[in-house]
Amino acid sequence: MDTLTTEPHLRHWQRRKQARPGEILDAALAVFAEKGYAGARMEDIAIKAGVTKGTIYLYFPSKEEVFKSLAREHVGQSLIAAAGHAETFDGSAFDFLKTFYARFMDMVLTSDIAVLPKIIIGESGNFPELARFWREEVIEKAITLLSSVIAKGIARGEIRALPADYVAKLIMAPALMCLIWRTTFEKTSDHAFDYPEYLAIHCDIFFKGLAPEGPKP
Amino acid sequence: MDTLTTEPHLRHWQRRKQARPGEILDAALAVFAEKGYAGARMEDIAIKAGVTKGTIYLYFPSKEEVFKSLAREHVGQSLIAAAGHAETFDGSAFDFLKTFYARFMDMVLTSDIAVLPKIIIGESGNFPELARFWREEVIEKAITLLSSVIAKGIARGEIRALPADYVAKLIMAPALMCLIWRTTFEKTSDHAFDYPEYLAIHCDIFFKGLAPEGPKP
Amino acid sequence: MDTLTTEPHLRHWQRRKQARPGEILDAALAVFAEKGYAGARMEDIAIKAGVTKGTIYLYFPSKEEVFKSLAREHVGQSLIAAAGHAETFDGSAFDFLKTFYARFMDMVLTSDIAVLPKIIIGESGNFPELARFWREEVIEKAITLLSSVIAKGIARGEIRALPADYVAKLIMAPALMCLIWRTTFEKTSDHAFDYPEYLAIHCDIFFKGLAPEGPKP
Amino acid sequence: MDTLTTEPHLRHWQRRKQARPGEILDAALAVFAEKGYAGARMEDIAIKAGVTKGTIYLYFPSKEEVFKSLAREHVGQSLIAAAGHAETFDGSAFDFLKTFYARFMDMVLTSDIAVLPKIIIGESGNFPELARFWREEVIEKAITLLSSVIAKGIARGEIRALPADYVAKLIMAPALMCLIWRTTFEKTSDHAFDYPEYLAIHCDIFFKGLAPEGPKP
DNA sequence: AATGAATGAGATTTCATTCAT
DNA sequence: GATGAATGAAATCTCATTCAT
Repeated sequence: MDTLTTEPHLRHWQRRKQARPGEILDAALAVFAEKGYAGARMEDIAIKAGVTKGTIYLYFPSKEEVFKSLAREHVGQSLIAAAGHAETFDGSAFDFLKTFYARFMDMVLTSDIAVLPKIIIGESGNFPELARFWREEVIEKAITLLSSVIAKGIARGEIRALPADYVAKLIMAPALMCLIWRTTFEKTSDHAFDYPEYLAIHCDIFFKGLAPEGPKP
Repeated sequence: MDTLTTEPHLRHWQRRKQARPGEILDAALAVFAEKGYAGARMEDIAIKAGVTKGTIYLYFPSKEEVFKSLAREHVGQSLIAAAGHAETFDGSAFDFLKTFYARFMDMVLTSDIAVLPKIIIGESGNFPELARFWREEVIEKAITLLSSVIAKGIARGEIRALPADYVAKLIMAPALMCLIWRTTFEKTSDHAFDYPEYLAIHCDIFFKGLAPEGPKP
Repeated sequence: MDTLTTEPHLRHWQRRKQARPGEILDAALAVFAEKGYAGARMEDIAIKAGVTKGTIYLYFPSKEEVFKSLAREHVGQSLIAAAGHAETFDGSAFDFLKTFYARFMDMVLTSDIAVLPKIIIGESGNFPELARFWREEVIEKAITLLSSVIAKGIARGEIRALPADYVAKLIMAPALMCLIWRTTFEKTSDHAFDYPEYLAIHCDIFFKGLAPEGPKP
Repeated sequence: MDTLTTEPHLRHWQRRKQARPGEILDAALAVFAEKGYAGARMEDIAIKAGVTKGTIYLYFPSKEEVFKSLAREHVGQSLIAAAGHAETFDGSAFDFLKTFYARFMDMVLTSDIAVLPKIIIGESGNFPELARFWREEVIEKAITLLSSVIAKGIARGEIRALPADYVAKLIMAPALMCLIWRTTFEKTSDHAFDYPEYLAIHCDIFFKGLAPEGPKP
């Protein structure tokens, strides 16, 4: 019946068409993660995406652009997303930081996005614009966000008076280490790195170190 | 007779021959640093070393081996060297850590070695053995060293009772961030990152956070 | 429905795809014949096949494999084919041998296959597996076939009692000489080698020499 | 002194020829035998000769010339030498042939010269002059020699009236097969080829086949 | 005469990209 | 829109040859 009403070019593959770029990017992310930028072959990406090489070029003009799209694509959802509620949050600075940290680490430890910074690190020489983009759009924004929270904490007397931006970068450093450990060394290592434990200790030490001289009774 | 007493004077090209591998590795380090592993052409390395492509193959059997030699070469002098005096040191744990940290950061901030970890991060998918080697020979050794110092500090009551290895990894995290910043983002950034200031604040917060519960009134 | 009945018509380039390996092998045979294995450049083969270098690698993983395919490819049709009717033949041994010989020589003298053994001879040091393959699949089989015919001839009293396998190898020796002459010396020589005459004399002498002692007075 | 009297065209290659270490040619023969012409590296030859690459170029202007010298060098001693006593021999043709054959096969089976024809076969496409040289200087001369002996045999009634040159080539064919077997297939084969037996059978059959029609009673 | 470090042309192979179907 | 055969530029690596010592 509906075979008769066939609308010549319908739904099924149109949905695919819309989905295609996403599928390709997902595949690309996985392949870049495994082989690095140069080592990733367009054919690998195509196979993983279930299409052929030529198809990729319908959606992206070049390998480089695939890579860049990838980096841009994931920015929207990444860190920033993790911290979307900053303005409206009004608990203590430490509470906010802990929540933010937990969300961020969740992303680092479970999603494939974690490989992106790794690739950008590896390819920064070849794609300086990308490093710049990432720094400006991701890092700087995250730091700005955290800085404002920290500044608020300082104003409230929860935190010692220290340069907020450096404090923000310090708080993120162990997260970066986890990211690199997971994407670079984890698979060569036999005894597990207990990330939550590591980060809990970090918060313990760090927050304590941030507290004002507690001269209280 | 005088053939016997003839001093085995090195002819000038013999001196060169001995120097060549080092010259090539220096050139390779620079080129790898700029282009990454895959982006580095043997010809670039050759030109930078002042020789031709073929010459490199007199000393190294392949590009991969040039890279591996580089990684192995610099390990001996690197971190470990920076900490050679651990056993004999008998000041406070904090003093040792500060010294070690300063030396390490000096290396990170002034020498080209800093690009090596960066490349290893970028290429870990293609050279897992190298990631393993680096973890075992560099990271693990450094962590072990720091752990023992920290454990001593705990024993003496200078430091709170915490898992020493995690504390060691936490203390190194900002150093890693500096390394990555310098090799990846610095040149895309216009306002300077004040590394010493950053690290000073790190030590300030971190050491404070490690101190035992405030000696009550 | 009609999607199911749609004839899977080959598009023209699909037909080419199927033809390509054969075209490439033909070209390779010609180039190897002219230059030998090492002297043959992949580009030469490509040009002769009407494609570019890269195309060859769509069908064969390496130059070595092109060569091996060539050797394997032609074995099925070659000598063995020439003797397919051995089991059913029931004339005299001499008749069979003459027919076999004629077919074999026809191949040697008219087709390009003749260059294959020549190349295998030249490259046996570099491709021992290939020499082994050729010996087992071609030579040994041909000899076995001839031996059985000769043995039958001996049993029937047509041929003197002699080791059949050596007799088989002896009968092929002048054929080998023709093959080598044609592929190696013919073009440097100005006066023709009359192969059929040569082989006729061979059969004349050889068969006479094989006959049993003259049947008494 | 005589430097002043320098004779401008004093055949520098003649001086070389005098000084030329046969060691280099011996080494070259061995290496060419193992690897073929293209596969043989000048360095391999040098090492085998106990000198360095550069030294070879003091005696030979190029690899090609090493190869050609080799081919020329060994001609003097080869087949021709084996048959030097042809003119003065006055036994039966069969006796001479047997002796010649035995000497020739001895050379084929024991000396390294046997690899030369093999190489020439493999490289005839690249060195047609060499194939020509070998044909003219070795093959043709040997055939001429044998032909004259056979013609004498025919004249004496020992041998049937047949074209002497073809008979000569026929008698050499199994020798060629032995040469090729030894240099190409022997090492890939597990069960031995009994060359003397093979050749004895050859002579048995062949000489019988050459004999005039049995002078019946 | 001999050395051996250095050269550089040239070969194989890879792979991003194109385009006819 | 999708395909996949074909392309060709570029990279790695080899090795005959040169030349300062």
